[in-house]
Amino acid sequence: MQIGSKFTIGVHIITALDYFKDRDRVNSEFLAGSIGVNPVIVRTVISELREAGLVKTRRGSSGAELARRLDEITLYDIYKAVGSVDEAEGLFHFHEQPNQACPVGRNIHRVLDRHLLNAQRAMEESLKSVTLAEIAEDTRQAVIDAGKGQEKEGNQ
Amino acid sequence: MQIGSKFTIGVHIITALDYFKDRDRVNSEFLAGSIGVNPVIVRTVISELREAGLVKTRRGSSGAELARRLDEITLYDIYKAVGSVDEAEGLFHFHEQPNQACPVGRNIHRVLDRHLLNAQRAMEESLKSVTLAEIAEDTRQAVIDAGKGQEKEGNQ
DNA sequence: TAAGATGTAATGATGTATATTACAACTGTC
DNA sequence: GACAGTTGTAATATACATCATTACATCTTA
Repeated sequence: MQIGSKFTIGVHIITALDYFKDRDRVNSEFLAGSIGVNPVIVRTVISELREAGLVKTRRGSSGAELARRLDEITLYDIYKAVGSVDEAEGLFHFHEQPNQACPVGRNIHRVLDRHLLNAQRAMEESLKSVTLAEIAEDTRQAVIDAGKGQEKEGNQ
Repeated sequence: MQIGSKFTIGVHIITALDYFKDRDRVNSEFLAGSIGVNPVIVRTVISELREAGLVKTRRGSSGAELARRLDEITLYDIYKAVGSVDEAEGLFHFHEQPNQACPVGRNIHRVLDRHLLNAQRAMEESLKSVTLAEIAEDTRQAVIDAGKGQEKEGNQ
């Protein structure tokens, strides 16, 4: 079981929107080329990022732009925006029909839920501690470390 | 996306093995009745718990028994035993083909992985902090709180 | 008005979770 | 030792989620 790739795609999008902000035509086609997925997937994720107030887009008008500063966006914001984990269901899927006539079956759900929620919250708090400013900075540094700063100009 | 129910089924099994340890014939059929799933699912999970050294079983011989004290079993042990999250893949699925010709695509994986691993570890550490002794005690207490201690005798 | 982009619905392919059937291997009892 | 009951496990089917892709209406800019 894994959390779907829409989450890392969302991070990739935000990072690229910042990295390539001085270029024009950073549209879904361009982003899809960088990410390696279908442009429709990119548009879907961007829609979710827009609904969460993280990016701004306009129908017909090419390209998206950031709606917040990178240091005001955390990994958790993106995780939430793309719906990585269903709000109502939670991270852990509980078996659905424990026997209510059994003392264990009747109580295990309630007893366990608190701990499962704590575990999920711990993961989410960790995501909250990382801003996209850090991701963007680390990415720039990685480009510099590879001694290839001039490649900043394109993605082909 | 959710972590599969084999995890909560595993917790249910261990809890029930303790709760009903004085009864005979706590076999996969009995457990399946308490959990509300097919007996084959129970046998599969028990096999994984056995391989992890948490329970003991014998082919042909009815019933399983605990191989460790409950205070020496954590939720994490069960989570690991049933393979809730693939060891190699991790909790977060990364998009698989970021463009290596793009400075963002070439570096985003490495930059992000550290943080994703931290988030997963935070969740797992939380699971490590809870022992099955607590779960068993809370379950017993819940039965008592409902004023139905005498129902401890069965699951039908 | 034309060209190009976004937003989104619809459909299909693929993979994973769970249920179920079937049966060989094994144990304890008569 | 034969038998009844159980475990261990493979094989298959169904349901559901993910991701890819096509299609097209809506919108913007030149």
